[in-house]
Amino acid sequence: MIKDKINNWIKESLGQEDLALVHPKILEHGDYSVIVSDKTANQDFEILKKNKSEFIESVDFAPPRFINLHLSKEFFKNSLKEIIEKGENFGKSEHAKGFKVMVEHTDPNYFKRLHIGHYMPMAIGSTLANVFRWNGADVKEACYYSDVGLQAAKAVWAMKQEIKEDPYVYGTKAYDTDESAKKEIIEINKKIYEHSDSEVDALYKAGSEESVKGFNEVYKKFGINFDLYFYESEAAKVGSELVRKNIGKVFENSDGAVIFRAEDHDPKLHTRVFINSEGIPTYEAKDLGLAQIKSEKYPHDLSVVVTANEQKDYFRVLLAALELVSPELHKKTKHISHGTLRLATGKMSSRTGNVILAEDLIEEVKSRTKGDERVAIGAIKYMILRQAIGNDIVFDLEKSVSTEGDSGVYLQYAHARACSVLEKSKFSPPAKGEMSQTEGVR
RNA sequence: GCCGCCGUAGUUCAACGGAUAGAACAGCGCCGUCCUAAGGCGUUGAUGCAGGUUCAAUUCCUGCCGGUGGCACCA
Repeated sequence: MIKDKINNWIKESLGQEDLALVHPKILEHGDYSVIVSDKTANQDFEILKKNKSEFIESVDFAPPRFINLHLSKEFFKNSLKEIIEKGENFGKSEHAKGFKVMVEHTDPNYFKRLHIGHYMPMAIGSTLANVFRWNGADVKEACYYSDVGLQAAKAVWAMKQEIKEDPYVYGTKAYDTDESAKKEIIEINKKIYEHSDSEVDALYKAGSEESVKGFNEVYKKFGINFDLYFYESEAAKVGSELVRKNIGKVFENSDGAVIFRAEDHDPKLHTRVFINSEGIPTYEAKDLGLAQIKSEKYPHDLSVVVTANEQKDYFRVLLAALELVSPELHKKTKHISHGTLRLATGKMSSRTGNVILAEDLIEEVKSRTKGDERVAIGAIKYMILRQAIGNDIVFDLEKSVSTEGDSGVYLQYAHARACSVLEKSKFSPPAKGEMSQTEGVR
């Protein structure tokens, strides 16, 4: 990178470390500016001016402490040459070669449909993975499925009734309003865990397969490819053992549950239950187990978990526990959280409950972009990726599909138009080493 | 109550502690019409409040105000 070169050049010339090297906002101020001490500014400027390196065109001094560097034309010429030669590979690097990374994201629940909120981890997680890949790392994208739990029981219960609507939504409604249904659902939940009822097992199997099929359709449309899948049911076993092994050391018994008092290690954290008073591992224990399973399935240098902001504090506690249980795993684990996606104009058709389904948003955007799905997907991804990942996003349907302004549609269209202009100009990229002939081409 | 995150033009977003806080859309003014579906140029306009640290603060620290998320058996 040119910045490293400049830094080295400054370090060698001036013998000073850690001088701020910034990119001026104003073009006339040069391509880079070094900020030096006002006491040595004059002599630093003279030294840099004398020691000019081959990639520096000129050096000027903006008192009291800015020394502005203008890069040479040769540098820009070489950059252009590199861009044309490398084509789509421009910008790739090898500096993370051999580095093994796992990026876990999206993590839907069986029996629940993907909704628009899932686009956040999908876009952010897969992009993060792409950035690692682009830098040469060996990357696995992982998805952690919640395959068992009350949501499964609600859906299975509903599947036993003959209904047309979404079983999970129907089951949830019944669970909240109908006492006898609630009892039955709890009963079914047990049966799912114990595999004690063949009818329940069959419905569970059919329903979960249907679920996964639905997930895969959305992943495919959105360009997501998972390499590894993990399941809450497997994490539960490993997690329970891990927690029980560390009772007394990390965890303690309290009111029949096994808890972790994180505030003893960091006053800003709080206590959380890892195994509840019925002996069932909670999400916390499962995540602990998951960390171990991950490292066994794919020994890695870094494990990134992408979740929503609301799990931030939860993860701080979890990571504090992981640090005590397994310092090595803790060092490799990083939690990244994203904001919520909501629609600016809340009106949109929704087939299920009060959430907007993932595929419905694609259809809605598609209907506004002349029916081209690639354009629609690009519009959605761009709306998410254009801003800071921790912040909430107001998804404005109109703006997202606008051919003006900061939108994916605008970018794709501008690119198409640029290609078209090139085509009509009969311009063809020069062969290697012929850059000089293209100078002056607008 | 405690902990975290957020607060920047009318709106949606930018800005490794650095120079004159950038864009986009909307607005206003002038000019124009056929390069896939965007017309061009110009222009108005912002750091929630009060302190502090620093040569330099949107950025770091303290307090306040406003919004939001989390705080034992849910995931």
